[in-house]
Amino acid sequence: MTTGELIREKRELKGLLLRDISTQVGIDTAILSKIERGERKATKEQIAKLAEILEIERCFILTQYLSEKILDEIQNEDFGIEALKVAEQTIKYGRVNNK
Amino acid sequence: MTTGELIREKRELKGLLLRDISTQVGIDTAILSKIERGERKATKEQIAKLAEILEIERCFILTQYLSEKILDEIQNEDFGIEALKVAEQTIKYGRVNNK
DNA sequence: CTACATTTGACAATTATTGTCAAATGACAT
DNA sequence: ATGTCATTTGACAATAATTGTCAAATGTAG
Repeated sequence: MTTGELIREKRELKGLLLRDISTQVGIDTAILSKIERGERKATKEQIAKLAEILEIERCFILTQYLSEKILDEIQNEDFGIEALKVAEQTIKYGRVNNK
Repeated sequence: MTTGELIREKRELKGLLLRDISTQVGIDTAILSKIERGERKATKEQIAKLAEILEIERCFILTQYLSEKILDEIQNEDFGIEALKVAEQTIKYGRVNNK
């Protein structure tokens, strides 16, 4: 479940239109449409507003959203997975034996 | 050991000046200086050239470089570590039970 | 067909990244 | 101390990426 899918699901569950939500968020329906379909990334502020409006757990959607940004960063990178591990180790132990 | 530190170490080991390297890379010494001290991020192309010039393992420096970009992305984020884990799981299993 | 919701794409506005330059600082020999 | 060269700093310009607007196209249901 991507961030966009999550948003769309919640919105439809509430029977709301793109227009209803996009107005509250302060953007054009076009952008929200694109966000829901993953054609564009939302900003952090937009995610925060959407979470509130659609009653989605902040923790959950923000984590999902950030992880997508990370995956985006390493996609098409030869050493993406290695880098991910190094990053994690760096956080865990401050600095790590990357060899 | 950050990417910048690695570059500086290798450069000094070879007894080369900022000017020597920056010319080969095609940038100003100011930028290289900043890159080495972590004040600026290098581009992927610059890293590739530096690896060749300074004889640093591509795999190693690119992994280090990318992991720093990831860490940069999640720094100051409340759910950075969680996101990192979700990202890793997503890669491992395609899509994951993030709950 | 009509009415309305959504999607699409061209483009503008804004923001972030990357680069240049010159002056300031540091290191060190004379 | 002065001179010389390497490095650093900061203001600014150029470029690239992101975010937004708008109107027309497409989809959907009555």
